Amino acid sequence: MADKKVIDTFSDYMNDETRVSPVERERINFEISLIGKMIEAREEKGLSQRELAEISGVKQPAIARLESMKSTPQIDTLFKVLHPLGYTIEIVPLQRR
Amino acid sequence: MADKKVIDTFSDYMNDETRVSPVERERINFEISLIGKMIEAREEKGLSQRELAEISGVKQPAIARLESMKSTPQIDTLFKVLHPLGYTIEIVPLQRR
DNA sequence: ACGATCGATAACAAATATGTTATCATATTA
DNA sequence: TAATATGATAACATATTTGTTATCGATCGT
Repeated sequence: MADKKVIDTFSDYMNDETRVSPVERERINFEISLIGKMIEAREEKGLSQRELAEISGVKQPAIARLESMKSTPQIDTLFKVLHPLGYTIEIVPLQRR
Repeated sequence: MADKKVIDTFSDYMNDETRVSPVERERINFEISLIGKMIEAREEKGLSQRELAEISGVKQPAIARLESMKSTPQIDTLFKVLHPLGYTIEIVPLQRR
């Protein structure tokens, strides 16, 4: 029988439709983009999670869960956290990617 | 004493920072854009809420609550509903508006 | 060594979204 | 008229996020 592939890259995993549906892929890519921009912007502004919590109204444990992908946030939480970091969210057609 | 303004337009309301914070404004604008695109795309594809529910995996009452702004969705719900309608979500800098 | 701050996380309560099931009034159409 | 499909919504159960409080190990600077 054919060898079972045991280890592959993250890209291979993400592009395997038998394991990651297109919708999941969209969401995961979004979350990766989110986390990257969040952490980068927060640190570039010299803010700790506790300081961002104070400014945004979202508590530090929730921010930590966000940044470590431990939750699927609600959009109001996203707006609260992203706004003081200079970001917002937009709806765009799929083909623009 | 000065007259109290009782009735004003939606624009006036949205631009009054004593009543709507910048963050709330961002979220409300997003929701309005979301609902518009959702309903338009769904009807343009000739889908009922029940059919979209079947395709997306999000149940019809949840879709109805979304379209009538009765909930603050989680982002995975948004992706599930938007993907079959040809949309996705992106994080963009605030100044791009 | 000490104190302060950091992000991560545990445990539990509270809030909210979503699922489930059913029904309603309305519109459409045979 | 009768049958059907629609979106909205009620009521309740379930799932998940977020808040709350506290603590942990790690890191940095004194």
